[in-house]
Amino acid sequence: MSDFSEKVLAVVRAIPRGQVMSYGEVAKQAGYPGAARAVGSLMKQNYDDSVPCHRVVRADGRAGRYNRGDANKIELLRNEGVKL
DNA sequence: TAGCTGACGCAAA
DNA sequence: ATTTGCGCCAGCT
Repeated sequence: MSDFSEKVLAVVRAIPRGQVMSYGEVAKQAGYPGAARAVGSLMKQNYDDSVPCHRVVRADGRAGRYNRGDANKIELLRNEGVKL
């Protein structure tokens, strides 16, 4: 695993329930400012449930995509009380 | 090593 | 409010 993924996964894992963070924010917190796209690529390849990748949304507030279906992602966020 | 890709971001039209 | 174009970074071919 790359240093990059370790950091990113750690940050995403730390996102509390009911809260969301943009890809750009995650990248920044991970120590790789500007690597928003790379973060997305990583999430795409990550199937670990211990990483709430559905809490990572776009900077414009929209949900973005999800490996289990975009609609499902929105559902999950709703269950956590995240307003769309 | 060089080029292509994509769960993004943002300014401009 | 929308759509378009360009930049961005890590990963894979």
